[in-house]
Amino acid sequence: MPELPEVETVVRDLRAARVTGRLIRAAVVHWHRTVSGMSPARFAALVRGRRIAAIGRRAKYIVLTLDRGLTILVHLRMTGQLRIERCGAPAGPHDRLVLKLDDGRALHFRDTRKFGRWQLLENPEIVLDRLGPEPLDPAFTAAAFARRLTGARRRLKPLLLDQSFVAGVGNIYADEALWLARLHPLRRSDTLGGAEAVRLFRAMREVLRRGIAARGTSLGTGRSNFRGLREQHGRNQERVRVFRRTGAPCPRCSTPIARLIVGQRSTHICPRCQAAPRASAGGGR
DNA sequence: GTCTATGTTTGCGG
DNA sequence: TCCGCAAACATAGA
Repeated sequence: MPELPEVETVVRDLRAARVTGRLIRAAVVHWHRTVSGMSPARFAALVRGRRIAAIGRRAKYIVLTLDRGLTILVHLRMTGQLRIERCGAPAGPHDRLVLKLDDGRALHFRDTRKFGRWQLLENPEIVLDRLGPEPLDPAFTAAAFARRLTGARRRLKPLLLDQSFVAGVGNIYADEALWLARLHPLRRSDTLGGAEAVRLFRAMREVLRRGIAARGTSLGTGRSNFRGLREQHGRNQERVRVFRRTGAPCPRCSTPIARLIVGQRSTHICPRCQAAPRASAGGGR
């Protein structure tokens, strides 16, 4: 579930909780595959005694910069959550990894589906440099985005979800951005005119900013849905315009929202506002 | 109880 | 280059 706005919310929560500057007393790994790239024992040994010098975000990664040249990249994938507990609090049934801090608190990583990953790296750039531009980076311009769009020949929806094309957009915000820009998810990226590309750029940024302002999207009631550091759910689900609103009226024209599958992902559109590309469903092949 | 869908990413084959 | 599919897993909802 967590996309850019949700990860950003967690990062801000961690900073507000003053996790920055804390010393890691110990790491306890309850599910070995949560640590990728090295054994849990090696991870724990390398992390112990290091200070968390900075907390940041790149795409959907939480970046914990440690002292003495190591960085932890945390990826929440579908169901990962971070929570602050008292040190000594028992690990819950889905807690996969715990960092014990030097101030009596512990950072618990809860991940029901076990897809989340923690990597400890000397050179995080090796991972992070493969990602596309940050959509909210002030230096990222509509012109640069338009060039990337026309430089690819792919359908818009899978392209927005491609982390090497643009970093941090997932299924919810891709559908919301395409609706706001009035573009069909099957449109091929190289068929966009200049005005359409600018519309998509602005729409993508707008829905991401709104998502952050609402502290993320928490759909459904399950425990594995997105929550902030202290279990707070986000508010963006109240502001979502098409995602999982099949049959509800389009906020712009009242036509019922339709659901289709694009690139194996469920996709929601207004069939009237988002005109289908002509010719085949492949988008002009 | 059974069946289907799921907000992510990666790697494979065509 | 691009697309479809499967896999990594567990749970919610019908």
